[in-house]
Amino acid sequence: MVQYNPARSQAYFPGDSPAYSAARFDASFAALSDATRRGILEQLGRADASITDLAEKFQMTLTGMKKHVGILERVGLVTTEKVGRVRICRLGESQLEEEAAWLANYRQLWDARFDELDKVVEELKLKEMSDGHT
Amino acid sequence: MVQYNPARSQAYFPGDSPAYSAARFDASFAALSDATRRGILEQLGRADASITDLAEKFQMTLTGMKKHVGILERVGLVTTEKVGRVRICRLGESQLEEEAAWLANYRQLWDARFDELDKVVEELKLKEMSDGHT
DNA sequence: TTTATACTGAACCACATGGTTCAGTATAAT
DNA sequence: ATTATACTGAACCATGTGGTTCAGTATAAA
Repeated sequence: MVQYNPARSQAYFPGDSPAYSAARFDASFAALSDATRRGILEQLGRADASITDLAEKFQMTLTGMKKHVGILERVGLVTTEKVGRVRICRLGESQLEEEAAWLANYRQLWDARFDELDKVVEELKLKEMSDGHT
Repeated sequence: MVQYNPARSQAYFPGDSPAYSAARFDASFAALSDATRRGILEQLGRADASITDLAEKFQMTLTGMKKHVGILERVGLVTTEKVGRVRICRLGESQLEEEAAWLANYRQLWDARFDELDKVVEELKLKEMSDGHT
């Protein structure tokens, strides 16, 4: 979905390093936006699994599961290896570091924003005290 | 998208509290999976804005922007208030705490999983030393 | 009172998504 | 050599998504 090109030299979020690509975030947040896929990650956190294993666990056709694994694989959350006729799925190298960093950054920004609002409210209160009810 | 009901009493992720609803995560990760929407959050972190402001900044119709704001609003990332004929958008109450917690939890799980693998490799190395090349 | 502004909702569009079935291919087991 | 297993790919389907236009409504400005 990429787009968002607001003709600013600045990046997609305050503090963004060049490594933060919008497309990457689009894809990894989208990958996480499905409960089945989050479940697959959980499962692979416990033990490696074949497509068949996963398809059974999540009550889905092999083809359907293969697609989910493909999506997770494309964003690096899962890696697979074909051994004989079975494809082994394991957790991939992505620890979601940048996504976690983005979230942390957002929460910081959120705090800053609301501290600022608090200050304004504070000032209004002071003003009111000195103005009105003397 | 809800679904994922693998007939287990356990929740959607190890350590999930009842507060973690799959639907909620589906929606908030999906909301974050669009670069424009992440940009809107950034913008509102700097200052409140009207639909018109945002639509201009992101070169989009009012209707289009309204939809994005609606999506962010539904997951609590944005709140809006209509003042006269303009709708003011601000950051909402969601600081993405649970989403951040999920990510942190995943990374922990990931670490545990790979520590375990390291141990296996370690054992194999020891075994090989005592077995083969004596 | 007229006119401009700011939004809103319905309807449409192309394309993505999450799933399926069906027809294969490759590998393992008998 | 035959049969069963495990996947794979193409094609289809219903629904969702990100965007648009068009036709309003409500409010503010002149």
